[in-house]
Amino acid sequence: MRDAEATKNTILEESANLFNTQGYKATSLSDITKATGFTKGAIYRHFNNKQELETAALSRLSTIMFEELGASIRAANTFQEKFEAVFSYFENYMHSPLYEGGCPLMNVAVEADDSNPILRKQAMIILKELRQSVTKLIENGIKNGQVLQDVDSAYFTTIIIGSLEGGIMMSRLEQNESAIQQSVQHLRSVVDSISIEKRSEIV
Amino acid sequence: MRDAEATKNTILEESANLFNTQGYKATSLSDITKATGFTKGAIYRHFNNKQELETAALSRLSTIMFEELGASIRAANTFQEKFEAVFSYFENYMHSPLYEGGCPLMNVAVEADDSNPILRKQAMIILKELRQSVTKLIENGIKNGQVLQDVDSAYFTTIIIGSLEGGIMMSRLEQNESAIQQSVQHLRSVVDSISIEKRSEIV
DNA sequence: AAACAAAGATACCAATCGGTATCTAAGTAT
DNA sequence: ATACTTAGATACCGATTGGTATCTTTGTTT
Repeated sequence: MRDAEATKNTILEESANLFNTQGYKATSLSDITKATGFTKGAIYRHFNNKQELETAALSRLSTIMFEELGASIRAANTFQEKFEAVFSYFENYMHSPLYEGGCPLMNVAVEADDSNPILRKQAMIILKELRQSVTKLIENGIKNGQVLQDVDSAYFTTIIIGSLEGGIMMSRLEQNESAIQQSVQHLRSVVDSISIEKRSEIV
Repeated sequence: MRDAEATKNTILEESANLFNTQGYKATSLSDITKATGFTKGAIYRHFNNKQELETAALSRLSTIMFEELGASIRAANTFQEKFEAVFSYFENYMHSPLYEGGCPLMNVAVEADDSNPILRKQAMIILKELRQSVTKLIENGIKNGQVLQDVDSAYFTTIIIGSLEGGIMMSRLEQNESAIQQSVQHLRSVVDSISIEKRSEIV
């Protein structure tokens, strides 16, 4: 059976994995042919050039990321539970089956910030979207009377994303979950500090 | 005048800059010949292969980093001033003349964590050394009665390094210093929270 | 000044890079 | 069954990769 869509999907999936683990520039087309079992002819039928494949693969990674993250957040009810969902999502990067190689945002940001304007722009959009998600959580918390009125949501968004990304970087390098776990532990207290009903009062 | 040491130094300096901005694998020898004005013959006289140049360049970057960081810390007196020195060091990554491309630790960690065991190991050593520096600051603070006795220094070390690295990543991607500035602002309050004499009481 | 060692330039190597043109095999429409 | 379109394989392209062998130039030693 010949299924063009399935082929394209396989190419996208495997190259996304390779890009996210080895890097975009460092992954060659022959790496992708080995991983997929398809030839260059097949790849270039579905993508005009490597650049296009890179952006499509990154889009795929960020889509997976936001879908999973969004679903976890929606499944939670209170402000604190929703943040708990975010935290456990990032904590699970270490043994996540979604994609290998760690956070796609950090990977592409570090690789592309100085050398690849196209990927850099795409990374900026992903970060912007991530910021919006976190900011919305905080502002909904304010609206619902779960978060202190005068909290600077943009500021706390930076703290939360930055700590998570930094923790992931350290944990992945040290091959040890303690850094991301400690980061999450800290962020729990940060979230607690802007909450009206403190965790300690609830438990 | 022919100065072998100067040549080696130039090669090291330029390749360190290239590795830190473009990535290690993504930087070719011809990139280095263009940047230095020397030929491959000169490079291979001083380094046996690219791998050796990579590790030497990374060593150079980390040496610069720790020397500068150490000097700033030693120049400060109190516990809080020493941390202020660490913070301003990382805050100045954005317009630092020491090296381009952002934090060498994060760059090499993200590139090498999955694909280059040699650089990965070297990155682990750098992170370990950075951890030790920060931990020592906290523990000296405890000894000198400037920090609360029961503070978990390893935990706060992770929080501080993680937040700084995450903040740098975001600031570099967004080409905007606000993320690292907000991270530092947050860490100031973290340091304050474990201090015995609070900043607010001093000022 | 002659001999020598070291520094660096030149010229090459096989392997691999991204990319393309062509061809074959598979599925569809008539 | 025949004609046609599409998916994918094969074979190639010039450029570049890391690496090496050789040659020339420079500075030092005597």
